[in-house]
Amino acid sequence: MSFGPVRGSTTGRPIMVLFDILGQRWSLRILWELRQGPLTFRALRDACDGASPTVLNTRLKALRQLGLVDLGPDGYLRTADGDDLGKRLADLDRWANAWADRSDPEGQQQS
Amino acid sequence: MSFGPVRGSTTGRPIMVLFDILGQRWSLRILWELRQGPLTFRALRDACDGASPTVLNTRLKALRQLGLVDLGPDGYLRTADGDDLGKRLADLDRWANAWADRSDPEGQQQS
DNA sequence: CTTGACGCTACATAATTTGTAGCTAAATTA
DNA sequence: TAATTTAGCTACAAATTATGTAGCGTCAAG
Repeated sequence: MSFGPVRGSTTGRPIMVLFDILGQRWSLRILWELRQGPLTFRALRDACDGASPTVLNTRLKALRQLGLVDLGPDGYLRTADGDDLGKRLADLDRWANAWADRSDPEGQQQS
Repeated sequence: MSFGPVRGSTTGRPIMVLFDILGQRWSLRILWELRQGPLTFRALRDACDGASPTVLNTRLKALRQLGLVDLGPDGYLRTADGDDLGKRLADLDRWANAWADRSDPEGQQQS
């Protein structure tokens, strides 16, 4: 067991650690936006539709502590672990597209 | 394109819809806790370490609208789509365990 | 009837997020 | 060398979101 207990769970199980960080706004998005290489703080901010620097920095700190993101000379980038996790987000992207097609085969909007 | 625009993204791309809902507290957890079959509202509440009924209900509404969760005679359960997505969370669980072992091979705690 | 379990709402308090402004430091340009 | 630009990041009030507790209306069983 590692990382200690987290919000919403007393166990500190790895999946709960992940749910804790990923269940906060912008975490998933940050990992996603770093998929094609490093981005500076400001570029990342722009990529994330102008998320506030406050949260962005808070998330980046957390993601770095968890060893998923690092700050290099060209900006923020995913670590090997972060990249590994990121690949699953790519899968999720493919899944989401198929899901949307299924939910919406003729292009009508859902509320 | 479907589901319309969401928080944090103007495009309404399926992955952004997913990031929007999953990036809110308890969403991932709810999908996770429903992995072994239906749970009543109250059982789900207990499984989620006592998340407030207010958020729980808000999330359940959203997840139902997205066609990921449904309410049946035995309580809340994942739809076929929700189950499909849930399988990826099971992958994530396996990944998270390996990740924790890597980050923490001798059992020391991280902050 | 009363009891208990169900889904769910109300509402005040607390925590999180936003948006904007601006700081310090290092590199670049004039 | 002085001015400008770009970098990461902080401050802080306003707005949004979550928490915790109480309890409502419905229904089925005892």
